[in-house]
Amino acid sequence: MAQITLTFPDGNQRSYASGTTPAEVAASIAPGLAKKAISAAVDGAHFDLAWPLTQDARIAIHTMADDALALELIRHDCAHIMARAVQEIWPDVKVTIGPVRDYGWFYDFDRAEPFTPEDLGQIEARMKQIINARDPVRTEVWSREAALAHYALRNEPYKIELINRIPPGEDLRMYWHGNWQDFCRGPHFQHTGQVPADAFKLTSIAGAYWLGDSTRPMLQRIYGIAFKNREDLKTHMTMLEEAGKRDHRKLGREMNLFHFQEEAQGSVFWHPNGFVVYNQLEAYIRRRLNRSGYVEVKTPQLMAAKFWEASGHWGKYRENMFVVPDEVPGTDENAPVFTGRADLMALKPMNCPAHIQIFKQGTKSYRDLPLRMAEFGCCHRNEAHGALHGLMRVRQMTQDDAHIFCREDQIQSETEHFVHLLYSVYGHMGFTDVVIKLATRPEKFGGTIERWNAAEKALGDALRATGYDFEIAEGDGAFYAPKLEFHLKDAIGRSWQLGTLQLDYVLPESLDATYTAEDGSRRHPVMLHRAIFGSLERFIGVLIESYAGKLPFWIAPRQVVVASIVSDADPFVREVVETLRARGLRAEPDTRNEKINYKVREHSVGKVPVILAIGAREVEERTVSIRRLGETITQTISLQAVVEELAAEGIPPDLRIPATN
RNA sequence: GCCCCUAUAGCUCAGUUGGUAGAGCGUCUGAUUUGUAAUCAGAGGGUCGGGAGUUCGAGUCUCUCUGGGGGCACCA
Repeated sequence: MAQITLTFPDGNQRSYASGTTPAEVAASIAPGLAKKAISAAVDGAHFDLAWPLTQDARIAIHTMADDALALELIRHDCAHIMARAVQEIWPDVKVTIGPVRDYGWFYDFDRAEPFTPEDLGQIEARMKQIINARDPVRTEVWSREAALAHYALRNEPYKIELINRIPPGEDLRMYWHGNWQDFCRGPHFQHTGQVPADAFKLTSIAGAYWLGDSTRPMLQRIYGIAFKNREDLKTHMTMLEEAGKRDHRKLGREMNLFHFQEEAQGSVFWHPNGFVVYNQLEAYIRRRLNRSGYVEVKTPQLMAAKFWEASGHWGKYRENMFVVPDEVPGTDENAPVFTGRADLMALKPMNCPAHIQIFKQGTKSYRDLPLRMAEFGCCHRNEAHGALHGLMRVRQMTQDDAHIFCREDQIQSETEHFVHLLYSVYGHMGFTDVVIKLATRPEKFGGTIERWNAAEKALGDALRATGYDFEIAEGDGAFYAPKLEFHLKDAIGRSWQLGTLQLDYVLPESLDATYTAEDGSRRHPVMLHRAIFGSLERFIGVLIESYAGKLPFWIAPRQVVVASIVSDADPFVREVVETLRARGLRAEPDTRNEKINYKVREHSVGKVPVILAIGAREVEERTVSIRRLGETITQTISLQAVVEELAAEGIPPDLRIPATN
């Protein structure tokens, strides 16, 4: 029998017969360890305790104390146990796939009848029975033929399709949880009882296309969450509940920031409070761009459809564009007023082709590059109904858009320049948890593969030079360019793309933008499409959720409320408000005939950062009592001092000394 | 667009086996002049999202349209 040598984390080496399993290795070390073992790390890979070891390796035995791995096993076994429970209750249901995800797992089923919320309770109960039965988990490697025959017999078409998608030569691993069997990569626990019976919960039912393909059948997906113990589950549920309170749609209503209504689905009605936030952010980013060498332009909202044909957008995005018939009046007064169609117009879905038109006015020299052209571009996109989501996904949005026309040798420096600016902006907004993705060539693309490869490499190199980590999002690029995506998470952990930078060789060519190079030749510039906020709408949505509505002082719609305690104080209240307003602060009086407790509560709930209370004593001394949001202490200071203090605080971060940029 | 859920007063929600609607907060009026997270009293406010059907009778059951939510697909 061949021998293999295993190296343990402490450096010790031991020799075993080839084919020994990690479970047997654990037993050989200590009976206690064998009992506690859940899986193994073999040369860094997560390994099932039952998989035979056939070559020399570094090995570590995992126990429940290894949180990340334990959770992965718990959640993955939950997926199998749930699928078993579903098939035990409804034998006709077809199984598909069930991966681990976020705080739990999901499993997609094909069943004629929809699952109901009541069904979830029944499935949970059955899962608990399966867990309490402590059924052994068994695994075997099967041949493709055997697996296909097995699933043909069991009438599981999705499993057959999955197996046919596995490249030849790869092992097909079968798992049994009790008598229930699934085809799966593993690893898994040794028996179902290792899953904590009181730390999981089925959370929702949703539709999901088979293989993520909208032309394939819609399956029913059941989501679940699972933890190591009941407390962790409870903590997570509480966290979700708290996160729900930070939903920007809820806060938008409570803080009177904006609303939506049926007649303008997906377009925002900004209320006075919300528009303060909007304007503060627009003014801020405009200052940043001005100081970073951008020029600002404004381009038409409505342009002829043929304009969009030339750019390639009509062909690809016609369905998502708002098209306006531009018809000529008829001559017959009794007939419909419009008879002849002159042309179709479309609301602009993006700004880049318009910016190219400005670039093309007059001639451009290499000396003009880089040309950084910015626009607060109001764009319309007729997004699918199901895509709309509060401020995060709208049909009318304003992008903090800009296009940088540059030479190829300027790509890296322009990219770095942009990334630094973006991080400076996000820093001012208090965003630190940014995820960068490099989105590469999609299946349908414009231009040549060589260009795409060069563009992807250029973006990657520039990004590496900035020192920020990034992930690759395979095939997620725009049809004309690879892009960098800058993502942030909302209150409940959904990721939203805010900033972007797209390296485009295609559009300047197809719309024939040129400049005169040093050697006198005419060349196409490279175009960098970029945005920092992405859209004002989405950015404000993320901002609201990130601060749970308690916006930074310089952005807050109402910065200061000056509240009277007795009506004798009203004239001084008005004077204080006037003084604050004269210094550019957004201050409002509250001289209603109410108790100060009432006013403090109301403005605290309303998330006003500063409340100044004024009673007889303050009038006498020309002072104010200041109370800040989230604090219970108050402090009495002179009017002059409070004005200076708040005026300093109200200065946007980019205008403070020392200045940024 | 697809699947599931959902829609009652400005907001948050109750409305039991079908018998034509309630509460709290907010609003308005009056009283109260109040010291840091809700003063008291009274009033007003809803063709129960739209339409159709079943029924003697529909907020309640069925269908359909529209909006909203959770996902999926999409996201230039």
